[in-house]
Amino acid sequence: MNGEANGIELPTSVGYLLKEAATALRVAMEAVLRPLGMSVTHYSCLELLAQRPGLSNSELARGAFVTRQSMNVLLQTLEREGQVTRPQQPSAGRVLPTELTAEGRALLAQASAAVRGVEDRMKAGLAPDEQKVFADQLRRCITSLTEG
Amino acid sequence: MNGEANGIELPTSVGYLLKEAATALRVAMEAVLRPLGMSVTHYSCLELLAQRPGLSNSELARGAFVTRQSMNVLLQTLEREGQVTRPQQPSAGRVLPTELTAEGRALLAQASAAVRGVEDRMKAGLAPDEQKVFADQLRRCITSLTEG
DNA sequence: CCATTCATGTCAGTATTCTGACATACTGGA
DNA sequence: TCCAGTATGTCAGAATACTGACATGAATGG
Repeated sequence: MNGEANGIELPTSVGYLLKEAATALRVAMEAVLRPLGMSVTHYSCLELLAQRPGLSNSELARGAFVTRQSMNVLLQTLEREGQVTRPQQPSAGRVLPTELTAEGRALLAQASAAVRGVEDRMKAGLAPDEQKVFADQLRRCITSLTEG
Repeated sequence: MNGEANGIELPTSVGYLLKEAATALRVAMEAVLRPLGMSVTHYSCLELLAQRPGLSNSELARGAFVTRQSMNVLLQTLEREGQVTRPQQPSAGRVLPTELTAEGRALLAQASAAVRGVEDRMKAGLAPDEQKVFADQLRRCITSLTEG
């Protein structure tokens, strides 16, 4: 206990709780993805490609919340391992549209199931209608932080 | 970049939104802390020490969601710069209780004000009673993820 | 038409964090 | 008492992500 009136009570601040929840989610995802030899960014990349085939390196980077340089390193590895394919030459501009291979899809299927389990566990304490409210509140937080 | 009206929905899972919100918060905090020469972990460390003077390196690491090795590196820097103090010898066990200096407190005061502005902006779209619900839902998510 | 601006892919170097390892110190039970 | 288990601080190396920079291509506006 102290009388620091100007400080922020960390354990009860929404920002701290948000970081704590995101960290817990990341740790839980790493735990289930490690047996598959995948990182969270690796999984995010494959999941994004499954939903939106042909995404560019930069678009994947934004979707996975890393820099395009980091995503580029990952894509080179995944291409070498045969999980994704990129054309040797850009068809238009500098963009190299990326797509999943059959092997990539197979790996993703395992990872998706594992991650779905984590997400279900996370949402276990939220009633179905609460989940909608929760998602909506998260979106509003994102909007408020991004618009300025 | 091509338009976003492709008909393909952006990821809408709660887990993805949680990561997106946490990333937006981190970016916003980095933006306001950079002019003060502080990182988010640096700020978290000082804020924790203000609320709970005498925390050990390991306890600070857990509170800031980094490893104790990373926190140790930070504490050595902060001690050299005069923002925190640690006894040369442990009084009991191996624990070295850390405390803020006057300089550390002054820096924290500026940082707290800046971070409070970010948090207020994030919560701007949430009604006061919604904020309580939101925090409670975050706590339930943390509990569900941590108990497994 | 050309210049400016922006976005992309990529290379290089830097910075930060993590994992592994070790010695030390407390704790709880046999 | 002794011992296994746990926790701490710290050193060293590895992994990861970032910032800076450059050339190229597209889009925009004068």
